[in-house]
Amino acid sequence: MPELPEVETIKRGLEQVLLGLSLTNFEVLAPARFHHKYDIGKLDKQKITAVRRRAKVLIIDLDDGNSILFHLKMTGQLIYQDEKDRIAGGHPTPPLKTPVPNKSTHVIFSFANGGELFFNDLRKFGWIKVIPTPEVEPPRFNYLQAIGPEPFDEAFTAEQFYKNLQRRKNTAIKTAILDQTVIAGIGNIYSDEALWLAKIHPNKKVKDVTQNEAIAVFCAIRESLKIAIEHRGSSSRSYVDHKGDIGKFLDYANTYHRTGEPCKRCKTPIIRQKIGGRSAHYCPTCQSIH
DNA sequence: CACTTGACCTGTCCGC
DNA sequence: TGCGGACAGGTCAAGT
Repeated sequence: MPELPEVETIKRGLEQVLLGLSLTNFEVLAPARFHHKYDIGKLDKQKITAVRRRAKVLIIDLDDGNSILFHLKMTGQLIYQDEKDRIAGGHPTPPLKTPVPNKSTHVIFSFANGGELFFNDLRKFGWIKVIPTPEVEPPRFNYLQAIGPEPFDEAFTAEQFYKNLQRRKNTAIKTAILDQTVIAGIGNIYSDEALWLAKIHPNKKVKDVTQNEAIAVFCAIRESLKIAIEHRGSSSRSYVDHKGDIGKFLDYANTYHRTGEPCKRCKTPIIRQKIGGRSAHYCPTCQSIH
């Protein structure tokens, strides 16, 4: 699912509705995706002190020093339903476009104000963990430990990005920027979009990418992610925000899922090719491999 | 270590 | 309408 812009959109939405709320209960319908080393009884009255994002992981901090981590993988959703949305005859007012709970609902969190947060995941790749907040930061939590820099971190420079790329010198540039240890948060949609913007062929080997080209890719990544966040992410299939609403970025995408359509720069039809096991969409004319 | 491939799941879509 | 196969936003583990 969700790449950085989608998780960021959910993060901003949940921050608005969850901050300061007290948890009262949670109901686990699918235990396999839920991991915690935490006394469930203590969840009562824990207040939410922060909603954060790191890479594609959404983090909710509680005031007892624990954090709830969510990875949505391909089809995960986090939908918040306010109590007032449920008053009228069992029907949400206004109705949520994604009714909850539904058959892919795995966990339901309840809050003191009557609101509920639903974790849905059709393909069951996603997970939830409850861990002590200090363990969220490296080196204690081994998922985030290895994750590379945030694209919008001001301390993360194009030069550092080029340096990080060198660990993957025999790999296609598309595969390299999908590597979360090189840069955090890029997925299949925005790797295609960024490489189109930078005019680099997705199958170009990293060792053939010059430093100037890498700088162009770095800037294009930031630009693609920024525009995608402005459009509240991409809804190719199951992605929705915290209100169950879709994102609109794909209306403005240049290559992703546009096989056969004319390139917006040079009119050559966009082609699709498997690269590193993923579908790459690109313009064979203006994205250079040389 | 770096790189590739298949596995994990369940649904939708497309061609016959 | 039914059936089979390809495909789907992401990691992971196991193989070379």
